[in-house]
Amino acid sequence: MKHVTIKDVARALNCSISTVSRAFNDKYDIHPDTRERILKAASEMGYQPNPIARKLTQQRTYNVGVVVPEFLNPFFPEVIMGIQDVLLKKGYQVLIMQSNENDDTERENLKTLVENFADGIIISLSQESKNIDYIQSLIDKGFPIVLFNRSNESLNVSKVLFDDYKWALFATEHLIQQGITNIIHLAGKNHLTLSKKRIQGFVDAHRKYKLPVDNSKIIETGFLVKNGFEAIEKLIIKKQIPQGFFCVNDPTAMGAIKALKKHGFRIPSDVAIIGFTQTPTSSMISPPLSSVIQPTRQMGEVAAELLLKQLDSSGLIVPETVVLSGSLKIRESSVKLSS
Amino acid sequence: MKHVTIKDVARALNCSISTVSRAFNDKYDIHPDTRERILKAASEMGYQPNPIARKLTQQRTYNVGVVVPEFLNPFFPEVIMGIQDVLLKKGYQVLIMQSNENDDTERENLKTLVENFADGIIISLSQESKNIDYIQSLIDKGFPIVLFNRSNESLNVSKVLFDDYKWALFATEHLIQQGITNIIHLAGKNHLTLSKKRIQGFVDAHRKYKLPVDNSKIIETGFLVKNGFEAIEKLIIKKQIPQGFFCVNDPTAMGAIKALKKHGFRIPSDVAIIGFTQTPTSSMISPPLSSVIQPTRQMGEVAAELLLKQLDSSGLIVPETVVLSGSLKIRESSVKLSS
DNA sequence: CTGTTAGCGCCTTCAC
DNA sequence: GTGAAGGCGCTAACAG
Repeated sequence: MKHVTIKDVARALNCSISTVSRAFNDKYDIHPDTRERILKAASEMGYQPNPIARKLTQQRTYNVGVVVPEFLNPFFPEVIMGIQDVLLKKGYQVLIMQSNENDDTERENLKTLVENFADGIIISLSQESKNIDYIQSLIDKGFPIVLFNRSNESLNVSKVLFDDYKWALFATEHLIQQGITNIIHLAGKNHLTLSKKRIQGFVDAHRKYKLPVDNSKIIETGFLVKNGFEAIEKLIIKKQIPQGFFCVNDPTAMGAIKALKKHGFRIPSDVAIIGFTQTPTSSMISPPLSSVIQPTRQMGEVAAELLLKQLDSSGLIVPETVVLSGSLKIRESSVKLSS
Repeated sequence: MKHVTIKDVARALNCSISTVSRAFNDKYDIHPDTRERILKAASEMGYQPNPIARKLTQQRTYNVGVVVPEFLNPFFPEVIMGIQDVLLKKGYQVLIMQSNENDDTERENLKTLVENFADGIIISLSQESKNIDYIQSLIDKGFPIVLFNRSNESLNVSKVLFDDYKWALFATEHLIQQGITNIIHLAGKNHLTLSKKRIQGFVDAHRKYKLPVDNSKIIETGFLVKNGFEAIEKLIIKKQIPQGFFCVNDPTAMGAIKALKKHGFRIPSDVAIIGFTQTPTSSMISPPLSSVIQPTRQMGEVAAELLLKQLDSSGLIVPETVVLSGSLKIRESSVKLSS
């Protein structure tokens, strides 16, 4: 794998390496003709500036790191596709790392990225959110960071979020409007803004309809199928299955459905269920799952744009938060046939 | 983001930079004491060797590229997790790229990786497989490559494959043993070894039971939900729905189920279905989907091991093919209640 | 065992 | 507009 270097090109054209270098970096004065000549010869020789050497001198890697909690559910992969779409076009490499919902791993990921001189990082926090301080310290040093989806209010950075409050309220309202008054919310970890907002929406929907609601209606669980499954198993032991569930996301809802069906509950006639952040498979399970549609891919695109903004302006930037909106997708799982 | 360099450490300890370098690279002679002293001081100063500079001199990046057709289905993400598990431990960065089942993108991905001096590449071919020659040329140049899952027999490289033939045969046999004689195989693109092997297994299962089988029973389709869906729609128009389907993978099977249910077919009583490469959601759809369980994560681990082998031995290596085995997971979708 | 000296491939100031 | 020279941070002979 012997590569042709800038020297080879210079020698072949009988000019200096700095001239060749200039041809590849618009910003310098160079005669258009010589420039053409060099570019042509270079491409014929198969010359490509060595990105690594370039990075060394420029002190810029054109690598951006993306850290996600997991990518087994299609949500994060889809966001990543959005990120890649815009970043690859701008000549950036996207390094994907997953924290596995584990703070230590998340910390390691971030460190690896920083030590490898990623130019910036796009991250969705792991459930536990114990790295807030570390992340803040990076931000303080001027390291470009953008948060998406899973955020934390104390962090002063650019963020791309979903209007969780609004759509949690709508989703809950949808259940209430069908006469379901006894609803339980399978919520996400409370460290995350996302969880809080969805809880808030859940609560305020009750307020709006003057329905009682307290902490017993809110069960903190995780974002995975098994978390939903386990939460239901516990409720069944305590004989506290309500008429309806509003779940923090689709996997949790699917886990809940699995457990409920296992114990003979009928959905939606016995228990109505609605999820959040529509998953492709949510339409294929039985019964088809109602959910909130989130503009997943767009979330990635916007996150990438926000990062580019920071990357391009070498100065300090005022963090901005972009809030995306969605829509309700009502399917069988939440529609009481009787009412 | 000012980083401390090897010089800073050398100056602080009043020694030469090469001594510091040695302390960080075991392979040289250095007095244990000085080494300790340096390492200690370095960590106190927050010194970390600059990976980029290191890459420049070593002509080795410790980056390996992974190219997959997509990562919306959980299969590839899970393989990637396996790959990362072993590679990250060895100090490698894993660059994930997706070809989107598109050969041009795949080619671009490969080029980007090669130009960025990835030390090696692990790849699962896109459906069309038009880059065989390009990949072969990389291999000929001595570039370390490992193929997994989606391969092509003409490529002379290390591969990690699944025993597609055997399990396709077993899956088909499972249907036959229930008295289902009219089976259609929704197959993958024929360029891929995987597709051919599964077709072969499908055919041989018929031979084994002396059942007729011809090309009309094999429909070339894709690997996505929509491909299965569309294939069924066409069959319905032609009124050629058989008693059973053996699908090239779970997404295709799910698409088929969706289309069949839409048109009023009952599964499994009207049509029995079995998929391939168990997907987590396959147990959650209605009816739960029978499938072939593949050791997904392990596939990634083995692929990484094979690559490491090539990376570590600077000489030429004899390509080796590892074939993994699986198991049948029978659920409702393929069990004829009547028989 | 340790210091000196070349580079790795490129960018960038400084002369001309 | 172009060439020479220094340097990015580190590794790798080569001496001693």
